[in-house]
Order: sequence, then C-alpha cells, then structure tokens
Amino acid sequence: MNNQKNKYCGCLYYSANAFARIMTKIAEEEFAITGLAPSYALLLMSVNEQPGIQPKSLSEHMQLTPSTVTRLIEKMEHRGLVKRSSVGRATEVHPTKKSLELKSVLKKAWQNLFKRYTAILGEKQAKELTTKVYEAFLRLDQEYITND
Amino acid sequence: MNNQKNKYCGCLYYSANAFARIMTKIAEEEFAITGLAPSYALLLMSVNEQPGIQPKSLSEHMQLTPSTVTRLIEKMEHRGLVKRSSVGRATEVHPTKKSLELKSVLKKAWQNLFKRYTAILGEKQAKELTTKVYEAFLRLDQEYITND
DNA sequence: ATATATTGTTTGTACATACAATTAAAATAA
DNA sequence: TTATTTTAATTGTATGTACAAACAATATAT
Repeated sequence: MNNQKNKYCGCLYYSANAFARIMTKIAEEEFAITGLAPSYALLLMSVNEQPGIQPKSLSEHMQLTPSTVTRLIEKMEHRGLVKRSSVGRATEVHPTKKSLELKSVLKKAWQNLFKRYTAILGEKQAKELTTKVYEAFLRLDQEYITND
Repeated sequence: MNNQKNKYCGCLYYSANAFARIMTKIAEEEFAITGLAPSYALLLMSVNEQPGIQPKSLSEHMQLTPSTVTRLIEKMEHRGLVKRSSVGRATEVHPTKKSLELKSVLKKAWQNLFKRYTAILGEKQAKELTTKVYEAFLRLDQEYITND
C-alpha cells in the first residue's frame, strides 16, 4: 500500500532532495547554538581535530568542491574562526583560540542533531538509513567518475 | 565492518546531502536532452498534465517553497515555456505549445534517469531506498511542523 | 457593513554550492 | 637544465533554494 499522494515520490532524485532539505533545516536548528550553519560547523570540527589540514583534504572529507571549501574557509577566516597559511602551493588551515573554544558546543550540537532525528525515525531505522544512503552515494559517485 | 573512511558518514545530515548532490548531478545530465534543469523539468511535467495548476499546488507537489516556485515559473515564462494568468488572488499556470511539444522528451529523460540509477543500485534496492528516504522525509517533515 | 484575520503570490535579499578559468607551485620528461 | 604536465588553490560567475516582508484578494467576526 504505497502512499502515492505525491506524483514524484517514486523518483529517487526527488525524494533525495526533499529529504536533504528537511535534514538541513533540522541541522541548522541544532547547530544554531554554535552560531554556525551545519557545513561550517563540520568544517570547523575537522580543522579543530586536524590543525593544518589542507583544503583538498577538507573537500574530500566533506564531499564538497574545492571552490566551495575555499568559500567556506574565507568566511570563517573573516569571522576569526580559522587562519590560513601558505606552504608551497598548498594551504594549511589552522584553528584559532575562538574556534577551539567552540569545540564542546560543536560536539553537543552534533549529538543533539543525532538524537533528534533518531528520536523521530527510531535508532535502528536511522542507522540503517544512514548507511544505505551513504552506500548509495558511494556507488553513484564511483559510477559517475568512471563514466567520464 | 563499517566502511569508516569518512568521519561524517555516520551522520544522516551529511549522507543525505552528499547523496542528494550526486543524484542532482546525474539528474542534470539525464534531463540535459530537454534543455532544462531537473526541477524545471518536474514543474513543467506538472503544468503539462494539469494546465492551470496554481503555484500553491505546485509547491506542494514539489516540496518547494512558494517563493522558489515563483522563481522557477518566472524563468520558464521568460523562456516561453509557460504562461501565467491571474484569477483573483490566485495564479494559473498554463503550458504553451512549446512546452507541450517537450512532453515526450521530458518523459524519456525521466525514464532514463530512473534506468540509470536503477542499473547502478539494483532495481529492488533502488525502489526500497526511494521509499525509505521518502518516508523518512515525511516523518521529519511532520515532526518539524508540529515543533513550531 | 466594516474591521480583522487568513491565504496565495510575489519581491528583496541572502546563502550554499558548483563550474570553468586562472594562477602558482611541484613533479616529470626532454 | 629547461620544457611540459600535473596538482592545489583561488576567483569570477551562475544557479537553486529559502526567509522575511509586502501585497492583494478573500473569508470571518463583530
């Protein structure tokens, strides 16, 4: 008995995007206590954990384009949350005092986010969905590269 | 044996977004034959099928904000793909000859998209994933509204 | 019948993300 | 050693999406 209220809900492109939008909205709410949007928060967590990490590496961790990462870093540098230093052709991204102070709040927000969607979806289902979605991402991503 | 290559892949927010981005990229490729980006294509399919449909209704079908729908319609009107007419406070969106001519290509593109990700993920898995993702969306969306 | 609230649509503005082109450094080949 | 190719990062620009505010039409309450 498929809930066919919606014409497009059988399309993975459509469902994936609707789902990502609501997840992002929820994540924004939960990360509000850090004063950061979710992607900035993730980036900062990486920088705090691996001081000197390079944009290339960040873009792989976050599955975002290098240019996007540059943009995120620019804004955080402007807010005094990271420092950049050039080392050859590479760039090292370092945390500041201010960002290190956010460490515990960031962790808290991340846990809260996890708790929130887990409470709604159920622990087992949430875990399974996360895994399945990520695996599907990997498969599509793999195929996409080899398709060039 | 969890593939823990990535720090964030256990986070549903992260996985959902990474997945939606790659799905969108693939959808863009498949809808390229229509000359439209995927969301415009979906909108046009709705308009073609229900001439006179209102933005409100479209925004529900597509799970997009009314303002977003207005923006999509504006651009399509500018390209001569739909016409708007005011009826009281409502707006009716009508297909043009040009958009009706696209009907079969749109359908084709949509089928190709379906085939493409189905070939990669497997028919059963793709179907299951679509359903699970959509159901999770509904649950979160529901909870989000009542949380206000 | 008039005032008030609700609803559908649009507008101004902002933001996250990406692509294509560019720069600069490093690695490899000649 | 010089020339060429590859790689990391950045910049210009574009796009999809949303929020908040404004408008305009309708419905409701007094």
